[in-house]
Amino acid sequence: MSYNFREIEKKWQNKWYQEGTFNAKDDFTKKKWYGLIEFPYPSGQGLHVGHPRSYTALDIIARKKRMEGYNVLYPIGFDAFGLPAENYAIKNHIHPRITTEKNIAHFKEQLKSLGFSFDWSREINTTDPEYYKWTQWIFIQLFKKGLAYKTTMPINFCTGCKVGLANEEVVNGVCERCGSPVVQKEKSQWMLKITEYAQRLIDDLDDLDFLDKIKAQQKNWIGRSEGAEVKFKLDGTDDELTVYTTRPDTLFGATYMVVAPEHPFIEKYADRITNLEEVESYKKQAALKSDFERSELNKEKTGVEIKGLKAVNPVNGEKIPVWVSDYVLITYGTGAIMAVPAHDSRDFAFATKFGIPMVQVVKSNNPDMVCDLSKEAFTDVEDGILINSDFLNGLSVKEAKTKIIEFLEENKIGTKKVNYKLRDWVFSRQRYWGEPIPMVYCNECGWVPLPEESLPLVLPDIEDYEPGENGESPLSKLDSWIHTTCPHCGKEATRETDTMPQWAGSSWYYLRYMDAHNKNALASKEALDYWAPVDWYNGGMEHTTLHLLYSRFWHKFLYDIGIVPTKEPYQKRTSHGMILGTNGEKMSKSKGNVINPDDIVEEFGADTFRVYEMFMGPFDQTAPWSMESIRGCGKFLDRVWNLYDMLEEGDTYSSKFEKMMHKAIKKVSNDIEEMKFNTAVSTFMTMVNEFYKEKQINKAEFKTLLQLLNPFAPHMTEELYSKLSNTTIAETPWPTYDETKTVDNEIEVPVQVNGKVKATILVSLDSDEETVKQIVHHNEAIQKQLEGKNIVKEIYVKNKIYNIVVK
RNA sequence: GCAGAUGUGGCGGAACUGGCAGACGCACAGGACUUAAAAUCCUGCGGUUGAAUAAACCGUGCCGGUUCGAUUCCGGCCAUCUGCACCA
Repeated sequence: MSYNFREIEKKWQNKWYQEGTFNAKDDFTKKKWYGLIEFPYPSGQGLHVGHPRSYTALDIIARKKRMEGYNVLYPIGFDAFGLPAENYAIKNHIHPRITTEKNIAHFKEQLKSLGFSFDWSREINTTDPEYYKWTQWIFIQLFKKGLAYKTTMPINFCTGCKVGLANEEVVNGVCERCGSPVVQKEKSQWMLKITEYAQRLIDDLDDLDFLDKIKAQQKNWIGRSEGAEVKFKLDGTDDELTVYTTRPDTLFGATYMVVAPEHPFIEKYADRITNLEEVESYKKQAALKSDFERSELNKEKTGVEIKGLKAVNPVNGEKIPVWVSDYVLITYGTGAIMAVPAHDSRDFAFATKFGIPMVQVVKSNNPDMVCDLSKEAFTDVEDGILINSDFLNGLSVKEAKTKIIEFLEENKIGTKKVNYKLRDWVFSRQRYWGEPIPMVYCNECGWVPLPEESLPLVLPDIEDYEPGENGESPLSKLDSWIHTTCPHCGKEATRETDTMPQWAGSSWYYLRYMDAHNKNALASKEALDYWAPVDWYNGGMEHTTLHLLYSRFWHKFLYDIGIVPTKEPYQKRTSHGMILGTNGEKMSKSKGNVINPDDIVEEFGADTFRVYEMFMGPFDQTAPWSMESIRGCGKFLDRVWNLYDMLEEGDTYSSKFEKMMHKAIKKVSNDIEEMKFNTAVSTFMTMVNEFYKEKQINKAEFKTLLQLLNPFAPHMTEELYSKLSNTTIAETPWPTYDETKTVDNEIEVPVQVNGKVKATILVSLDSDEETVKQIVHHNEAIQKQLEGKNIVKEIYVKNKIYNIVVK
């Protein structure tokens, strides 16, 4: 009887999804397990073979957890706002809602064809007003707490999408999504104060079970540094130029200052600047470049001295020149730096080019290390000793830092300061297909949020999706949208026309799953108390800095205002490796190496697809697709199917296989928890090979095999199990093992002579050294090796190895 | 440039905490079945020397170290991939 996967897979999928077999229960007394995968953006291309890698992995864990008696929540939804649908609308004049609906329908069909045990009753869609009502509600809470503010600042402006982008969305100087060049543009933007949470976002990582590399990446992104803020008097004014430095110890070596082209002092002291024209023209040039271009390494430094302005070094009273250069960014620190060319390589390059003097203030403690300022800056901190620095002379860099900060604080010319690379989150998008920002501007009252009862503020239908003038949102062209009344004073007011970024909806979606249809709250308190936090969240490494950080920030905020019961949204975070094309390169349309999941399911079936994706390599590493290998997985499943014909009666494991069964249960159980799916699959293969080799298998053994294999290949295993039992595997408890039965009584111990294996001997478990020594010395092969040699040493590691060192 | 990851047969990969390197799969070769092919089943399969299922030597990116013993630990290189980009 051959295996008809098309028929059988459909049969079980219909049963599961019609009966809601895998839906989470509302019984809040049971132990719970909440597994989460990153919900997909429903793109027009449909599912990618990369999606099922993550989904299958957590599906396996979810299925196992259910069998272990947990009330499992394994939900799915769609992150459906976003640019592709909008760009498609601009091109084809089809409403993004229509495209999105169509794409979601396609995705659902594809996902269901793979047999994932998602709880479809809780499906969410970020573009559903009933969903984004709460996204808007959260924004209003942020605004009320002062964490959402409007500001005008130079932002990355995508010349293609005509929208402002967060720095995080700029990749290699071009727009992450459309690839157009990004330029700097002044724009009024809604910002979210994620920087207020920077320290907590670092500290709270300690209690989380995130992969170390994920923690490291988050920490690096937040980029905490310790240093000082120092005030330099602007000569002849009452103003001070404040800088941030991580090397306050080198203050005596500061020979000039640099301000960012956008620094307000340029405008403020324009009348003092004698070469204003030159400065202004430099400013203009800099504005054409993105942050990325401006900060590109190995780039020739550019800059202009601001003539007419001098700063005073507060520790020695020296008047030093002020320059403007685009290597200083207005968005980091204070937008101005003190330059110490002798001890900073960027300052060094700049000073060398423009002939600015350098003063060495640190020398190496190591006499062999000579500092040659004609070649490079001396940046070594570890064994540096201060020189030419008055009261700091002779101190180590570390001591000098402490001392100078004390001095600065005593004299009120500076303070100790912690700085973060992390910047506030630019939250406005001049786009149509996003959540409307529920704010109204009133000339009397300023920015006023909509009353919460009036939410959702529904995105209006429009016909023309092109961005407005100067990159404004398409909504800005809709008079009926703009004109409204102030919720506060009732006078005429205008509506915000920007929408939220795609990150908004995905920053809290895991909460909505807990109580997806709640009309009165984003989720009920009971549901939140029971389900939070997410026990296990798996996703791509590409989201570890953006999405993961944003959603941790929102969650912490919701915790602070008493909405959620936990400090953190996700207890555990793992990541999967990318699937590459058969040529080992990233799959992309242009390279023509895209594998379509539908074709794979059609040819091999869902179970084979799932098993292959788990078998192809270590879960967290990239792996190339192979059509030959997937065939091997299909062959394996056929062998499982055909075992049915060999089946003998038996309620308990036969003595021949008992040990193997217990070992396999242990191995597979552990491997699933550790996401070592590839070795779990190889364990199944080894088992099946064993049954074939012995031409024997009984019902007890077969049932266990099916149970263990069920999370990987749920359709075939349920079908086979249904021939043996009235219950389905999903209802059976996960197999257990007896530790004592996983241990061999007799073990093979390799015997080495000078570290090379010359024989293996069979000894009973835990044999003592004397017993083993006797056996070793009676072994012919070993005796031969020892002939005419002196034994220097013998080493026995119990149950592991016996090594003889001879001369 | 910085950070992280990775480097093992023809290929994907396995190896617990330092203890038989190459599990499992693919590809390949041979055999059984078949009129034949496919499918299936069985066997072999790191390299060199060798008639050999005898034996020896080499072998986990490279060089060195620690150790009775290193894919694993340490030091120094090299290569590839990913991320970040003058972060003051």
